[in-house]
Amino acid sequence: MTVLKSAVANAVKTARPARKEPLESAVENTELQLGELSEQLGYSLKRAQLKIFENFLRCVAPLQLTPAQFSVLLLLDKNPGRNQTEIANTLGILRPNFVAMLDGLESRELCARLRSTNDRRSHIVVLTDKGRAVLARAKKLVAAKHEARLNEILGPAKRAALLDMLATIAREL
Amino acid sequence: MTVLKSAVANAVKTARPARKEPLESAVENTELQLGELSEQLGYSLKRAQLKIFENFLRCVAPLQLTPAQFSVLLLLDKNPGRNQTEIANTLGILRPNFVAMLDGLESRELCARLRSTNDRRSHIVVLTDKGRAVLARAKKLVAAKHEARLNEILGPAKRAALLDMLATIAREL
DNA sequence: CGATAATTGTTATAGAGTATATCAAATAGC
DNA sequence: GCTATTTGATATACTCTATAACAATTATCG
Repeated sequence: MTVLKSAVANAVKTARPARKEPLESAVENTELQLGELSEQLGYSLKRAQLKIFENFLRCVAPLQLTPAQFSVLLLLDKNPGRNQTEIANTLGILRPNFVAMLDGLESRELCARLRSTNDRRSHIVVLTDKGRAVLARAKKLVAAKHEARLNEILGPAKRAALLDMLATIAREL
Repeated sequence: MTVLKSAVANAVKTARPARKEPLESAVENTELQLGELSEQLGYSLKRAQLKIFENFLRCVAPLQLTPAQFSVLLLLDKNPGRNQTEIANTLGILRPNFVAMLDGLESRELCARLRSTNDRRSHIVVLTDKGRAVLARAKKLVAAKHEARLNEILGPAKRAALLDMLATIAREL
């Protein structure tokens, strides 16, 4: 492997010393430098998104709702009378994948499929009373714990600016 | 299913009319209202992140590098002499999963594992010359196409503010 | 009106990414 | 020297995303 020759030479010289240094020096040598990586919007977005979803799951743990499920319930509440395809498309979920999602929510009696009277191929997806109640509780948890924490970290103005920028990216890119 | 009684009554009244309306009216009735969903930072983040990754893949398609692979190469370049665990931890990738990632990059001769002289359990992961060349090309594509597009959409000031906020979230949440 | 194309929900399957458990070899700590 | 911990690897499972195909239904067009 000739491609390794210069790599070998470099690695021998720069290999990080074994962990026998004083603690202070070890701290310095432990953290990797992100360098240009921290300027990559995609990377920063991904890391932030993961953190936010983790926080969501923790805050809403009593209700055992994922972000995606919460989104579905919100959308059903705001847009009564819509079929599966419409809900799925709006959320960027593919139709086959939305079936299982809906199965899960329906099995918990949070929503239901009703055969449409206008088009017998499709289902109108409706929130049940239980679903409405769970959604209300979820909204409270999200507002009081999840979004409040983000507001605390960023402040209202920055949070609003962030939302605006993200919407712009999603729309224009 | 008693939970459905009120849901049935509501659905019958509000079911979206079949697609027999004039076109103008149909346009109005097609778009779902996001309502509170658009105020959810997590949702907006996820949608933006997906868009950005799609754009990245398109811009860097000639080099067939995923965002994660690009991140690895950047980190290897910036932090010579580090082992697998360190690289993986920094990127939030679990050790077992990093093995396959590295297999892929190594099979393309973009990097190599060198058994460490300080600790024979571990590999120092090094960029090859080929890897360095591919990284340079990727950086150019990313700068000229991917990040430039984002800069175009947001402007430099907003882009910088966005990066800052995302870093804050990732650090504090 | 009939034939064809398109749509809706579903099933099956595959791929990518993430998480956990386990292991052998090596190292660290006492 | 013994035990605990670490490193990379393997195996496996789960979650999310994507594609193909199908039956039933609806839309379109001549």
